[in-house]
Amino acid sequence: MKKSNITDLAKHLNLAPSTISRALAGHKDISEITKTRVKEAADFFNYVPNLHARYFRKKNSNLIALILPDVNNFFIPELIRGINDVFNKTDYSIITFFSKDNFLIEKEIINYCISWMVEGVLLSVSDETKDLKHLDILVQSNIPVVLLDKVFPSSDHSLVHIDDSKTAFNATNFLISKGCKNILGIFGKPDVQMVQDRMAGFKNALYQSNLEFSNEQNILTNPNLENFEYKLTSLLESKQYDGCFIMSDELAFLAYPILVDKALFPNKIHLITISDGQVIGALRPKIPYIYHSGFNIGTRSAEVLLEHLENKEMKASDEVLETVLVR
Amino acid sequence: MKKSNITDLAKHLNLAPSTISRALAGHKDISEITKTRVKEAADFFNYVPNLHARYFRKKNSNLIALILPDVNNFFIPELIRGINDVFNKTDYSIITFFSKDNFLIEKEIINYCISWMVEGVLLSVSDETKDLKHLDILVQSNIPVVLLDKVFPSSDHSLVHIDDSKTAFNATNFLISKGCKNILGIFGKPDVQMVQDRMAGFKNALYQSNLEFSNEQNILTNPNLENFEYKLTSLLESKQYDGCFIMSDELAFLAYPILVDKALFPNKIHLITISDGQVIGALRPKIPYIYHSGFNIGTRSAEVLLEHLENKEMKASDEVLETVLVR
DNA sequence: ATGAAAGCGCTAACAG
DNA sequence: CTGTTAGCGCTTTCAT
Repeated sequence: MKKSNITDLAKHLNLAPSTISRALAGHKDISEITKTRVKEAADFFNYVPNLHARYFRKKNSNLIALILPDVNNFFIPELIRGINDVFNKTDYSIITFFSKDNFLIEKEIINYCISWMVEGVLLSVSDETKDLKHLDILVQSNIPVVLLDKVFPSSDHSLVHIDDSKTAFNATNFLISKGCKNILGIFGKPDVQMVQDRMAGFKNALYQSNLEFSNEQNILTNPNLENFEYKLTSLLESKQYDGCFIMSDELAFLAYPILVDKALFPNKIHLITISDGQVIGALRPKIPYIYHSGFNIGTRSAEVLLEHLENKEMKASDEVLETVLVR
Repeated sequence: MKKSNITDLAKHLNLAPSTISRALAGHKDISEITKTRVKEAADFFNYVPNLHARYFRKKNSNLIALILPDVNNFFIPELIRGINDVFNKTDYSIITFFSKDNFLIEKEIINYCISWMVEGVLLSVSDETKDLKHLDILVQSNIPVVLLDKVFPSSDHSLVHIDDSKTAFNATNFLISKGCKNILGIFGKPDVQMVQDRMAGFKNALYQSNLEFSNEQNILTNPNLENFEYKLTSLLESKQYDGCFIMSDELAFLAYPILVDKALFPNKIHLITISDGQVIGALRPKIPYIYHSGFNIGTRSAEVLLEHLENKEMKASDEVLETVLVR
């Protein structure tokens, strides 16, 4: 079945293509009667606009690019839900890309965004990303970018994130307030900015309470799935920890069963994690956590991007969302 | 900074636009020397193709539509990961839509797909969808559709799913094999096809083992977040269940803390669920589950769609993935 | 091996 | 209120 286009409708109704276009767009100086006729014909002939033609001509795209390192089962789904909640109320569609935490892929995706004429970019940078130079091309093309969650200081791009250092600091102090003296911190890849920030907050809390600290004894970093159990088990057997700060949901879900199986949690060791709270709340016994909402990060970053789209002159903002202890 | 296009490059190099186009596309009857010159110039002038112009002209889009009811923290992220794993190796981009389990929205999205000239559709139907008539327009436009996970029998569209009835049957039999005599089944909305299928499998297993059954005593359906705890608690207090089949991860994560808090699990009641295994594996004590992999459903459906794209004449297939008990 | 020319479907001046 | 016209950037046929 051949698809009908504006020209077809124009011929059927003895009108000019431009009139059809304007009628369908609800342009105000087309008579109501014509609008009705055109819309009925469009319905009858199953007319659907060709968006490539439209956006090609109009030099826009109604597309927002969402660039994420990957999908997980915790924070990212909530983030996606928040972003969609905001953009579903608009005409924008979302085109999603995954960098697989690979900087070169991230860079390619950025170019792809230009090719798609996306109107805005929501970016959570890859673990490998060390600066934001690869975003210059977006700035030059006047495409607003909002960095979310994993961010770098920037005067060119708006940021929506939490205070990672402070959040980790508060989490660690929760353990200290419980009387913990030997606290283990479990972190991700140590060369990632966010990990360094959270680690700094963790160390700072220990330092301020005059607690002993050594990298070997108090920090477990960059555990990959294969040797995580081994490394954590070794550490737990080497020393009697009474507290454990876990940087994220992923790591918490790796550590939790080990700590329970070794009968350490909940009786011998206090836990705390930074979590988006979606699934961790079902664990029994409960793990206290600092609530870091993917949904809120998502909605706020989407809203900030919308503001940039509505006002191209708006300058970059830096929004730091609050986190709160849940126990 | 003005973006350069093929015409600009043509002028700079004293070549025709068509030559530039062919050189960039690696067309074989352009000399190597010209190709090199063109590519260097493209690099130098930061040329990026205008995909709307290209796809408008070529009447395709390199877009795949992924239509999902919603995001959750269990099955859907794995599904997305699987789909992206497959399409990342191709030139296709994925444009994601969420129907919010609303049939009318799903229908609108389908039309939107036509407007975007998407080349294929991956669809997990909404809870409200009762038939597939709204997909006729895709068939007429010769756009292949793969239905995933939540499917309806169809000769027009390929299906990738599990045998819901059989899976629930096997799960229930696992409980029976543990000696359970009073088994509670927890299900989603009873008007949804998949729920009915899983319920049929559940009932059938009870029936074949001559176990007592009543809708009021053995089935909890359509629990929404507000009154789930109340309804489940009432049921658990009305009767001494020794087994509980839970239809999905979402429901398992709602029921689990209640069953643990009431000291029923793991000592007084056996559990089983159908799960994609991603986060449920961290629960202690463990819940046995029938592994229903979102990742596999995702990769298989993406592969099937790719086959349809490569061979437009291919007829619809029905792929039923196996499920396996994990304990 | 390269060029000339047409046209995809749509919208936005401009004209009346 | 409606029509005429041009052209967005690209690819492809046809010609050389």
